[in-house]
Amino acid sequence: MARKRLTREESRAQTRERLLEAARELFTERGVNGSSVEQIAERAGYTRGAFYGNFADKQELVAELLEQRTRSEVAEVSDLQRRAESFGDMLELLRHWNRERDQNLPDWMALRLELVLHALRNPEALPMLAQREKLARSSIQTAIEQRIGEHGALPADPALLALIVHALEDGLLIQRLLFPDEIAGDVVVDAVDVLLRSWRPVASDPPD
Amino acid sequence: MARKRLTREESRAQTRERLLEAARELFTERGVNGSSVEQIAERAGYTRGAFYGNFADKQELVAELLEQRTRSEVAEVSDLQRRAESFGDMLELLRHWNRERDQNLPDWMALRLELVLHALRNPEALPMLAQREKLARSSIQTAIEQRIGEHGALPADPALLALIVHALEDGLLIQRLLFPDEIAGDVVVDAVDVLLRSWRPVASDPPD
DNA sequence: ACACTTATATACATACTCGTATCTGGATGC
DNA sequence: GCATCCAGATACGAGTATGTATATAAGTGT
Repeated sequence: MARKRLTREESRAQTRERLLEAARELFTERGVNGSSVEQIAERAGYTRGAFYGNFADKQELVAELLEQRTRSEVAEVSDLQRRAESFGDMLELLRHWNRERDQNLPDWMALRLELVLHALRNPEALPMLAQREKLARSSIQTAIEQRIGEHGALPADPALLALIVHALEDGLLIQRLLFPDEIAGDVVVDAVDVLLRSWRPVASDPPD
Repeated sequence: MARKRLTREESRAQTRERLLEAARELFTERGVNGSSVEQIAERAGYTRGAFYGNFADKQELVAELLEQRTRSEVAEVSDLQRRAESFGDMLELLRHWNRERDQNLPDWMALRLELVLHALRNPEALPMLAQREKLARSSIQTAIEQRIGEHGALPADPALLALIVHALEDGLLIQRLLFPDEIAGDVVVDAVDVLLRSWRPVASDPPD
């Protein structure tokens, strides 16, 4: 095991990253307000000194966490959108992606809700969150218009339909959190499937 | 202003209620973890002594808050279900009810999310929350089956359809929180309307 | 009106949290 | 190999939170 010797910059970056990771875990377990700076530093394997060397305060770390997460999710959505060629493709990719996330659903969702609440109380963080939502929504809307709308009339404004599909995800995941056994891991995809089918004009059903 | 002289029991109950109300406000504003026992007592117009005389600790108060809220929401859902005679009725009642809640949507929703997170981290509180969800879902399912299903085939298992409608509420409200201007106050009802219309078999459209 | 009960306030001990200021040892450059 | 630098540890002070133990004032029964 030839462990590379880190430069200062690298080492500093590593510390920062470890602190962020520790914060992610703790925020998930105990919430943002329930986690102290000391606990974060300790879980990352440092003391508070390291923390304050890297962040002005907890707020700043939360902001960075939100930014990181937004970035990675925006990337995921873009990727999904880019790779889906057919309508069936999209559902398949979505299913696959959901399966992976389902492994750590409580963690993923708890952190999401924490961040939503944080944004509610710190409006300056709102645009960051909004970015992800808007992209996802518009991406869904495009898909709806292209895959379904072109075959006939939609049952409502495509913007509303997209909003429905997008919002459904949060709602279903919350329900799945509350009833892990009762609700299948694939609900989200199944539900989207049902919706899109029911909106597809009966007229021309392409062979797929 | 003839202020009635309270008996001990009444006075005690009043204190308890005031503490709960203060906690509700503070939890909404700053979260459960962000509110100290002292702040709660102070906002209610007491000191910590009164608090610890009425509750063992904050956890116990949260439990009671959750219970109160569950009770009142279960009552509301039951009421809605009981009063809605026709399908149009239900949408109308729902619209009215949503309008009222929309006045304090951020507060209402923030507290709901706080409680969901609390239940996630304190599984013993989970059944309490689950109660409300189940009732709402089954109530929706009944409505779907009666108002729509009897006229023909549904596009999917009514349980799934009900779950979709129910889950949609949380999801849409979260989106509305994040985009208060962009998303109309009536989204929830509008969305439900769209869904139910799109699921209604085209065959026989009763005059209503 | 008296004793007694109890809801709430006050006082106290303990622990936690934050942010800063200072120290130190290993990395870096000459 | 010596001087410098800086990431992170340690030490500190002020503030805050929790829970308990005790005091007090108001309510209650006789």
